Amino acid sequence: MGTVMKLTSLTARQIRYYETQELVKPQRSDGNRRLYSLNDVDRLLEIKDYLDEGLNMAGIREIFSQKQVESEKRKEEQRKSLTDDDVRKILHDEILRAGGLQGMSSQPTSPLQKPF
DNA sequence: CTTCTTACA
DNA sequence: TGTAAGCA
Repeated sequence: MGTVMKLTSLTARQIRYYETQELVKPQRSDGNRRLYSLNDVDRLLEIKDYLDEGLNMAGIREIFSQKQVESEKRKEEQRKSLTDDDVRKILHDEILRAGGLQGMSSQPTSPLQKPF
């Protein structure tokens, strides 16, 4: 806990208050003590920045919705990676085809070529 | 000694 | 938001 306070430069009161506002959800362990993960600390730092910018509970919900947007974008990126894989295979096939049709045999490289 | 909860200011 | 009391 003290570690989180130092890492975030927030008071225990603030950290607990943000927890009641559902901004962070640390897991509990022995004796009902808060166990903060890296993600929780990162979110607290983000909250602090928003607070310094003047935002209150408004910016708080902004972050909550922002995470939903990120998760939605992840799905789009997954679709993109699949199409990229297809494009990659197509280009690969085209390169093989071009090289095969043009049997590059004994043609000494021009003297102007530099090692690269 | 540190953290947690509740509650008052 | 700070702080005090009482418990773990």
